[in-house]
Amino acid sequence: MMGERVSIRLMLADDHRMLREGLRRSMTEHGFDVVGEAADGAEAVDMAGELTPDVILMDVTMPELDGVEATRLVKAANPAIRVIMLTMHADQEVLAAAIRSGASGYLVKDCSTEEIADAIRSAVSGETTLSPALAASMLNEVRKLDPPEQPEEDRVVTKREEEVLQLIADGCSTPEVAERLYISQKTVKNHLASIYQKLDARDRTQAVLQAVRMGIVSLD
Amino acid sequence: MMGERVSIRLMLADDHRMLREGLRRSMTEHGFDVVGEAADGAEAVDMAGELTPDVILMDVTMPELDGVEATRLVKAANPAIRVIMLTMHADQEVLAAAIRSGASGYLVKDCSTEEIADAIRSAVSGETTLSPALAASMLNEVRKLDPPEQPEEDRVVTKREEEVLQLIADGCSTPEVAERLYISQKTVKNHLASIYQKLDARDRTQAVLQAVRMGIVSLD
DNA sequence: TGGCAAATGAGTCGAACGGACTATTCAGGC
DNA sequence: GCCTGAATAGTCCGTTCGACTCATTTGCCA
Repeated sequence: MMGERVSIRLMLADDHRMLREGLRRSMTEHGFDVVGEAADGAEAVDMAGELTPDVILMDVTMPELDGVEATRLVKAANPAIRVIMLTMHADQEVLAAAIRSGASGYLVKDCSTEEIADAIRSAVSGETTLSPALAASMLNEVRKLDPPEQPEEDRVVTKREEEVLQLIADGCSTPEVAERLYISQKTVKNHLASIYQKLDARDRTQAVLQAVRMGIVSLD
Repeated sequence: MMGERVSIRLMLADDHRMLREGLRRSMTEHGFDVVGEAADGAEAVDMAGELTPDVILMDVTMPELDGVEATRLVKAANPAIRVIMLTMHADQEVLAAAIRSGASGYLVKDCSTEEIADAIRSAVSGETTLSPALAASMLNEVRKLDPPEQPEEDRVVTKREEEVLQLIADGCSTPEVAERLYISQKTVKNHLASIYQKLDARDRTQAVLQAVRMGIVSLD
């Protein structure tokens, strides 16, 4: 209400002094208030608890405690603190871990100070920033994981057999399946025998598991 | 080898003539060769087949055939054609569909022509570009989907029961499990009875399915 | 039109299954 | 020292399962 613009309180966590000093200088020029510097993850967690900065610029690779774990601890102790992770390379596994740790941004270190400043301001307003390189990397991962979709309607088992399988998966016994489908137990058993052959299973448990693996039935 | 720099052949697909003309002008200024314009998805697919452009700038929302489906068809017919999707808003569902369709970039329409030009050049060299807004949106989605991690070692079933479950899941019958674990069939049945209670199952099939759902056993 | 796959039904038989009840041994915690 | 839970083992009994063989009806397609 009073309009007095309070500058954003920033904390740096990186094990390279030179990089910290460079960051401190450029972030100060961008109008941020650098209130503290930590040289490793453990120090960062402690310092964050004392200083409660608005935003932490945290390197991923640090001694004692890596940036991901440090971020997790900081967020656990004080969820209001925003953490922006800095990383050397667009490593897919690290990125996944970083995402889970609850950071508000993921930047590769070769980005400009303007980009960092933007990311800090976005983080304060609750937004998330991702370096293009990291975004693309994540995208490829998602694309890699996703394609397991096989729209080919191979239909290994017949419609009826599929119904039987789903009911079995839902917890029905042979008599119950027969009742549900208004057919005799014999017929159900015949369908099952056919299913066992087709799915290379020797009992209903294996058949259902195989069907789940093949996406023929759902687990719910 | 001859050094003659061939410009990138571009195709536009958007149902708004004005936007197409604006794009054509600015892309031409950026040195691209705009070889065609389509006003809807179906036209885009046909035209792509005839012109085989290097890159298509494809709007997501179009009459006849939406951009996602059109992209899928174009990539199916000619995987070498790169498609960059343009979208109005960072809609999560559309983004997911777009990712699956195999495009090489996803830009929100308020980005600059320089950004579009960069994305086109990246697409030609096989890279993927994502608008920051879309990246953040996707990130939130991943974060939402991921947390279901429960590292709590609740150990619903005992070690031994888990072994039995895994063997059952691997296709063993009660006698076989007994043999494998060097215990009597009776004991296996005791374990199973205990498992049924704990997992609220009434037979081995349900028990294994529940165990799979709970991540107690693996499906290979 | 002839043949083939799907869906239905049936019989027998031995093995496997699941429930109910009981029991012993052993380790860890109160 | 007592109690609990895990792991072991047993009996009895009725049900369910899966293998094997066979038969009928439908619908489709070559």
